[in-house]
Amino acid sequence: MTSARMAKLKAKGWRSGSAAEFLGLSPEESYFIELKLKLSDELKKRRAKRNISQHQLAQLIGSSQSRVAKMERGDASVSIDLLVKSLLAVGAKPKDLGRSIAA
Amino acid sequence: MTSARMAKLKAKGWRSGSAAEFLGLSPEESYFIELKLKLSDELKKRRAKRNISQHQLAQLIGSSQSRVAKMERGDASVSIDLLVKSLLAVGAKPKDLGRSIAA
DNA sequence: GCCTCATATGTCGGCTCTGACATATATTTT
DNA sequence: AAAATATATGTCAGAGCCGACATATGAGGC
Repeated sequence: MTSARMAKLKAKGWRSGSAAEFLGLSPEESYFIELKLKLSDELKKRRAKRNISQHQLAQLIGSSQSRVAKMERGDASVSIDLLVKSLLAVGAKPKDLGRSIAA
Repeated sequence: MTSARMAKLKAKGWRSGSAAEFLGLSPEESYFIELKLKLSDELKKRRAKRNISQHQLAQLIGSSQSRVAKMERGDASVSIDLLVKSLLAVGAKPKDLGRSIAA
């Protein structure tokens, strides 16, 4: 997690709940965001591999292009549940997700 | 994932969206449930290690005993987000979660 | 049996996330 | 450089999850 990336996220609506850290994020909050970003990166990779548009991916998983865009950008309004469901829908297996997260 | 366990979950409110499988669950739905159960098992393990009650854990993570019970039983009303936040709150690191999921 | 503590189940008002839509901004193609 | 396509951003009503509470069931000692 680079500081630049954190700043970008913070500016996009991520909020702190604690104090004395770089951007006001507790370690747990940082880990949580880090984890979501790993999943969103994995989703981007898998879509790139398939050479399909966000719109096509959206249809595939029963969502909309705008939500896919938010997923891939790590928007604060996107849940881990949705990321996981989307990844499973594009063929990722639990082990793949585990590896992505542990990496 | 044993069939008995799946049946138990199904009976507790899990709903299918697809067809031709053992309990009407698509592979993706099965993977999703499997994944949640891995996280809930990890949470149970970590609470057991600390020798604290559900009530105490609830206070620790800012929730209630009933929700902790639901988390640990894999209730359908519990999100992965909440499970992950709870695990991080009791000291799990992203790598720990990755390992739990990949296992 | 009763009492105590732990876990499970059901319900509910409030809050968050969701898909959908509109629209803006890149990026590619012609 | 205009048209076409892809991605990003903002908003909203409805769906789903949240903590909290009440209550039930279980496990243990007395």
